[in-house]
Amino acid sequence: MMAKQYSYRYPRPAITVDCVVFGLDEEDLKVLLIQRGSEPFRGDWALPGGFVQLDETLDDAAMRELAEETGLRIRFLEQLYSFGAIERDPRERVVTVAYYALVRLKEHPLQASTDARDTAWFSACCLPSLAFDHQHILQTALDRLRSKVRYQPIGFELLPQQFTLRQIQQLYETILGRTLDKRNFRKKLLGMGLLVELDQWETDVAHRAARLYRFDRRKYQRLSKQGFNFEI
Amino acid sequence: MMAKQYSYRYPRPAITVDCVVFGLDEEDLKVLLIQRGSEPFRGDWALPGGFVQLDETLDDAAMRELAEETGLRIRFLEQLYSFGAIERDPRERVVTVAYYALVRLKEHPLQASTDARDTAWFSACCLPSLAFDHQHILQTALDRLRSKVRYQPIGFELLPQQFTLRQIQQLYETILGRTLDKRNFRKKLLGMGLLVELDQWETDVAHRAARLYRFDRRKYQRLSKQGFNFEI
DNA sequence: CCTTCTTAGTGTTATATTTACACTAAGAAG
DNA sequence: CTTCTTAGTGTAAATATAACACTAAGAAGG
Repeated sequence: MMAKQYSYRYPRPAITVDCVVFGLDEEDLKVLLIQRGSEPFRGDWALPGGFVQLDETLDDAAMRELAEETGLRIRFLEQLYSFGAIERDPRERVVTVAYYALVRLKEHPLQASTDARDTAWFSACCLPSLAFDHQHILQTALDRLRSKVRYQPIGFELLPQQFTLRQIQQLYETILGRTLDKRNFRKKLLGMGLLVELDQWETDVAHRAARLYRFDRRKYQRLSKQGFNFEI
Repeated sequence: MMAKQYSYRYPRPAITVDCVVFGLDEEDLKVLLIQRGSEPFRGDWALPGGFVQLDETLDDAAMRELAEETGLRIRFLEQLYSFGAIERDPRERVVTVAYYALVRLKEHPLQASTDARDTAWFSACCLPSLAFDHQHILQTALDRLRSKVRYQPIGFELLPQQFTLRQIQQLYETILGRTLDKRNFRKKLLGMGLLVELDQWETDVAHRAARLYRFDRRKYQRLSKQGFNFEI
């Protein structure tokens, strides 16, 4: 069967989406990478991504690629930036619309290699060399995450639904790269009234168990409309 | 002569850039629009923009389109967001990478119709109905401008190089949509040490003339690297 | 049962920042 | 010389931030 060809009067770049998927474990901020199975950059690690179809929006394309390549359930997906350097793909001109996503690492098996390619979580601090301009995209995503986490409550997307105050503080310390004062942090976070105190405590710890909380998304959305600004 | 055709194995969207150009006069925040000369949306007002060529980056494409369609000297150009709704262009699938630009309105003739199409400045508050999804793009740009102006010194790109404290305050009041206290505003702005006090005063005013200042970009960049954060 | 170890949980004080607020001075116009 | 308009200036109260240390709980191990 003859492959259909699509012809245009003027040449046009291809459009892809690429996703920076962040997760968080006890130690580190992690990024999900996929090992390339074909040229160019065969064997190198790269961001999950692929071509945008004609019948899907950019957001849909990003979600589809994430589902296909990682099988992850995404809590948060947001457009990051579009990258259009001329030689960013050695094969042909490709413009990519980059996204970044936040997932709850604990809720997912560490390895989910859905289509024979290797996928793995890497610490954001010690990444392998990446294909294309993916290092640059990843750096942009890290910068965005670090600035956004301070004035939007997106950090909760990285935590289990129920979490301790220590976990959320460690999250901020990890992402912002500095230590925070425990009492001031708790005062500020609890003072916003966005955490619901649960009658549950963490388990399996060799010390006093901490109380669990959950983030009250509804209340945040309500307050947000009234001009409330989240800020850490 | 036969027009060359470009063929691809898979269909691909076209890629355009569109620019929201902001200017500021005494009264209002203004946006530059171009009246469309051809279908679709013939006669409607639209953002300046056009197709991305294979041999130019996205930024270059935005600058080229601005030069071609408006002839403006751009002080500030930044990528805004990429819009990829499937039906946003009735002719075919078009993904657009939107930019926003800031210009010094005073330094430009009010009308600069370089290629027979009408261009005009509209008050951001009372816009005509726009072609495509340009209303949506423009709203996104307004939101971005309003949030960015508070923590980056981009407002100065909209003012003459030498300006009075009243002008910069009015700029913030216009963009943020609320009044600011004169003394507190001056204290804060001068306290940052980023304004150079000139031995010049405004002219042609029917009242006491105000001192002129200029923004010290160099100093800002230096401080910025050392962790200084601009904030109004 | 007792000791040890680790983290949970909690207030106060000093400092810095933000807000609210009103008058005199300068200069142009008539 | 009067009027009109904007320039230019300081203080005090309220609020937010930053610094800082101990007791309590509970598991582990002897």
